[in-house]
Amino acid sequence: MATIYDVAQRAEVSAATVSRVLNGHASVDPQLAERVRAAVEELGYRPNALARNLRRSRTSLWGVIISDVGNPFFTALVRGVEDVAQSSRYSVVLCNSDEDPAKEADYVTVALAEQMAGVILSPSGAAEGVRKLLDAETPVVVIDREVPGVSVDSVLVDNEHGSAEATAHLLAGGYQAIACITGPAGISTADRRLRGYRQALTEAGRAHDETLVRHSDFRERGGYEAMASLLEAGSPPDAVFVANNLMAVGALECLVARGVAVPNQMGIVGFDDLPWADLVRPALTTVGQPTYELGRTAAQLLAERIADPGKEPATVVLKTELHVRGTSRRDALAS
Amino acid sequence: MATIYDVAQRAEVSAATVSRVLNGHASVDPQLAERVRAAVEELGYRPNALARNLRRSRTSLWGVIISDVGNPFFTALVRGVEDVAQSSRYSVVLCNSDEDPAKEADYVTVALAEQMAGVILSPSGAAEGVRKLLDAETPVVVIDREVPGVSVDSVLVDNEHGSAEATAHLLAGGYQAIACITGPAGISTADRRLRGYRQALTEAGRAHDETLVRHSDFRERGGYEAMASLLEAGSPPDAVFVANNLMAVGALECLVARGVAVPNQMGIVGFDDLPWADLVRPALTTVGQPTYELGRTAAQLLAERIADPGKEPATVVLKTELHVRGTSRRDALAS
DNA sequence: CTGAAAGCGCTAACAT
DNA sequence: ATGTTAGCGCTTTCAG
Repeated sequence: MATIYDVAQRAEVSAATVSRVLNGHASVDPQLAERVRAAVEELGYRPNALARNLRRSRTSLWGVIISDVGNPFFTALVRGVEDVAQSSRYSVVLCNSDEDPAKEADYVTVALAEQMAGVILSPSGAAEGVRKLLDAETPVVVIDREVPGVSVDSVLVDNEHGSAEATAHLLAGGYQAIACITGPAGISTADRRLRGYRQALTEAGRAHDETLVRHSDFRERGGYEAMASLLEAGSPPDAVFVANNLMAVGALECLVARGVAVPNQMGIVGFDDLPWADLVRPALTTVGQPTYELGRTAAQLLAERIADPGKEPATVVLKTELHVRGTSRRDALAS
Repeated sequence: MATIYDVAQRAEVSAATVSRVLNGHASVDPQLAERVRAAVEELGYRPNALARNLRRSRTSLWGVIISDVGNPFFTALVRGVEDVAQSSRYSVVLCNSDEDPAKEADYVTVALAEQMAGVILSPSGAAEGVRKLLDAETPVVVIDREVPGVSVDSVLVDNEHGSAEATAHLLAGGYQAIACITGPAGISTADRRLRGYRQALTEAGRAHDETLVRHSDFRERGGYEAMASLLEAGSPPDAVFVANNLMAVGALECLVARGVAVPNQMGIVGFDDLPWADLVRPALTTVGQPTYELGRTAAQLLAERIADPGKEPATVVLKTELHVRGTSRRDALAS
């Protein structure tokens, strides 16, 4: 591998000049610059990023640590991040913490050790990861999930409102006993979506029946099992609000497997859309999130934070939108 | 940020000893080692990976460059890679080339510049990326798609066989005019799947009707449009083999939108499964791929290549499995 | 405008 | 078993 000195030698200039030409940092005699460029070309020289990074003590990499690559919500979001990153000349490296705080911690360590220019993180529970990044003065933006007690740039959606709207929609549809399958307690999206559900019940003057609440793991399997457990309860619900897309899929699968008719015997609304939701029969009613926008916004915040590390942390809350489809509307003829 | 010298000073040893303790490369007096560990702890010392990387001229990162993060096939595959990587103490960074050779080239450049320990790549067309990596002697494994004329570790599935089986299945179901929607010409999966389709027709003694073949882009939208174009053809098909999952979704959506009854008016088989395929109505018949295994195998090959750079490149071909579901079986009553 | 030289933080000979 | 020392390849003062 050719080094900057090989280039310098060939162009008959100093390494410093080569560096200046390559980085455009200072003005160089056009003739010399031309010689340098020619030498670079001839040698197929590619700067060694490791050396450059060490010297500058930063990289041009953004780490995006998401909690589940298998969830289209997160991959859609990554698209938004990528588009902004690319226009700012950063490369995005994606890390999958798989909802596992230990893996998250590992990737935070990697981000720190590699001195990534910034990190976008959807925390899998503990605040520890964010705090470590903040302590190291690494620009960081939290996405999807809040980290209580930590002052950090954040991009969220209005979870309570979305959930309340979903629940109210089920109530308006005449469903009587509405259950909720939410995520792990302590994860802000899980907690807030549960709260929105409760708010809607309260506002409608309904009692909360805590036997109709399940905490699961935001995964398909977990949603299936939670649904099964609801069906086996003493007095099963006639509708369910499910706090994420994957669990909603699981719940639907469970209902199909048990032969429970949707939406007539059981209404269901999920939080966050599914790809090809239109092909699922009956089509799933969802609380839609602006996934791509979430990613874009987070990336913009990160870019701003990098440009001005001293600025006040901002929290952006984007709106959700209820998409009424087939799983929440009883047929006119049904009881 | 504390450096190795701060630790050395605090533990009253040399930097070399600290390094040895941290890397376990040579034996050190347990007492000293203990002092070092204590100092590390007290200072919250974290080795600077950039310096280490520069010194060792390699990182402990694996780059996985996939052609579409939005495709569950690729994200499932990443899972397999991650599990192996983790057990080998590598971190996985994911890069999304988005089927764009230019982005792929960028990420290859990043991988090279960052001197990643190895790269797993699903090439988006040109052989250029692989070749660059190979030239730089970066361990690389190609996944999903072959790169003709290049000797490189590869993990593939038996595309011809899977496609032929799918097509034969449609023929056996009594479909007469079977179309094919495949990917971009020049991408090995697209070409081979088309070839498998043709083989099956030939073996069944059917003529090839080239007006029933469409090349699209492996995306949902593309599948939709290709299907629309087939429907608008002079003599539309009564079945279609679609060469990937996303395009199959698009094709199905088109059929739903146009009110074409599946499977009675039109049979359809896709290549590669969909998540929650069971919820899609009618359930999509697919050629299933062992996605997780593909990832695992690629990762293992990469680990072996890193361990022994001189070994002969291997090509592993995994088997597909036809999953017959609802979209390829006409009801008994239908004509 | 250009070159010489120092040094980012770490590891691996080499010496003791 | 431990310490001393010399760089890895680059950028960036500082002189000229």
